[in-house]
Amino acid sequence: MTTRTSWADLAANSAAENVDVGSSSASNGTVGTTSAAGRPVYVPPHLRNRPPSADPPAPTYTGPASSNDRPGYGGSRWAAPRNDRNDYNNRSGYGSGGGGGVRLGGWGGRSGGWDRGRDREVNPFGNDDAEQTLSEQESTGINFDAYEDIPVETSGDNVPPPVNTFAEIDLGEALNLNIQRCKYVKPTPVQRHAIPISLAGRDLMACAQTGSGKTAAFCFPIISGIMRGQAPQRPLRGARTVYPLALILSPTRELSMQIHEEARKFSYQTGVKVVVAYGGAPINQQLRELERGVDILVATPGRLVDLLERARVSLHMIRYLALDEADRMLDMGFEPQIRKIVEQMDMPLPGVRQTMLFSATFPKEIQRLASDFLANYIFLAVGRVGSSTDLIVQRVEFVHESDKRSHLMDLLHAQRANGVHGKQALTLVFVETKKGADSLEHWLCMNGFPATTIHGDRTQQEREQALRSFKSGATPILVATDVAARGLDIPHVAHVVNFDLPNDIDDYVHRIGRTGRAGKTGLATAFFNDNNASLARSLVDLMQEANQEVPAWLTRHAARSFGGRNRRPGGGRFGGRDFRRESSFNRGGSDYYGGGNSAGSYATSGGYGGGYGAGISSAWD
DNA sequence: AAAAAAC
Repeated sequence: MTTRTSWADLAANSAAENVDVGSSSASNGTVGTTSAAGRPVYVPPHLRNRPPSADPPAPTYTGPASSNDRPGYGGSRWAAPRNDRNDYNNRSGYGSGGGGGVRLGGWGGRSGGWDRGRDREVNPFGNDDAEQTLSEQESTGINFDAYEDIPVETSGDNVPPPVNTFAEIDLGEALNLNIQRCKYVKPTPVQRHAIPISLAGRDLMACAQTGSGKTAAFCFPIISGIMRGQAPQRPLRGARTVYPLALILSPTRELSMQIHEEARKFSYQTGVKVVVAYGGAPINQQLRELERGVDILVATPGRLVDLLERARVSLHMIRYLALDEADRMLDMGFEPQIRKIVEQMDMPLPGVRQTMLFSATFPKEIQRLASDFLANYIFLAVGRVGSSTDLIVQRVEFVHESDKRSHLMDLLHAQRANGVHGKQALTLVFVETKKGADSLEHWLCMNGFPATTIHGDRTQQEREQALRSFKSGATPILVATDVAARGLDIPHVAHVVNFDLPNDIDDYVHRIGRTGRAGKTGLATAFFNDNNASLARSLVDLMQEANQEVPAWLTRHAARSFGGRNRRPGGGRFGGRDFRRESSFNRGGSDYYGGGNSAGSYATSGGYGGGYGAGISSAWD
């Protein structure tokens, strides 16, 4: 195959793959090949460039997963590592009877009991089950075994072993049903490791690539634990104070909304109530939802502080605390608020509650901060942390500041020309400032490209409308600030353009992670110029780690630059490292992820993190 | 320096 593949082709192919769910066409010669039947198949990174005879055939997307994938589903018995969960099997209460116990302010506290409320529970899977089945099942035929040699690092005391199936861990019948409804056939690598750790009651700091299933990894154990747990005796406070059992914090309103939607699917008909609270929206409606009972509260920090100060929420009964995008939650902007919530209200102490931190990136200095919130925690790194999956084709182009708009226009024109069914592929354009976002959006619209924008100066209504319009394809170009950089799961994003590069390589990792999700391919194009010199070095390292073609001019830039704070030492391995492994005499302040050369405890080696599998949808961060 | 996050 010739190497002359234009970015427009890549974007078009990527779009084609994302639109045509049943197709498994890889985006280009670097990740694709053709099966004997002439059908293109995805070849995982570690199986590429090998003589065809010596190896078993590359795994193919073979359509609907066989029922063999879940032997004994729901049949195994749960080996309870904690005494307080042993009552699960005795509790016919869940699913057929009363919840038992007093749940002041909880769902059990409503008159009529929880099962009446359950009858009213809106089906979060919608009414189009039959319609969804075909397209989604077609894409669940991924061979997860192909990813068994993904590098995994764990450290900490007595790490529980990973599982291979959901059935092995018996999360409970109701939750298992929801897992099936979500078409999750097998746990992703991060789920295989994180869920047993959480179920064992251990604190966890987990790093896993963007789009790899982190949301479910912390939701399943929480929901399961609440289902099994004793109905708590909630203290009497103000009659209007509610006592959630789990708290999930995230850095943006839209991400909290998304986590809430996912968690509602997972908890459907389990009796576990999930409520979301975030700013920019009328508080009264959120208060009413809370009053109807809450087990799991998903929130952004500001609104939660408000609710705590009004004494409408108490954290006294919190058993589970999860921070999504945990490194962002603990960076300079958020740390004081998080400390207030976690340390200065009535939250149980570390060791009493169970704490789980998740992110795709985890700088060492943030790890150090985070250890304040954890007790005897397990560090887990799955895949090459801080790196992107190599399902994302990364391009860097030298574009002077003054040429950026016309260059973007060229990209979009060519992309439209190559588009599927004449439709513009979804393109997410990141810029540095809110003003810049508005002005670029306006300019794109003036030039015939339907665009919208999302940033912190827009009203919450406008933000949500923009996201909906983008997702639906009505406005196939979304200009965004970093508000959209993390966690958002937007299906069918074919192309991420870093119109302005971020200053931090981790932000870059999260931004490009908006494409190439759940095993799909994607394209990321960055406009680089002299203003981005400090990023050059870490960008080159990252791209090399992800097997990307690095332009020679960029390598020269990197050699010239002194390297910003982003530079990770240690010869370029991006694998996450537990900062506790670093010698206390060896704590250089600039040591970003820890020394990459020290002996790791990779359970397996040689492979590296690719994607995880197609069709496992939604909220994988 | 910017962005995010309460009213």
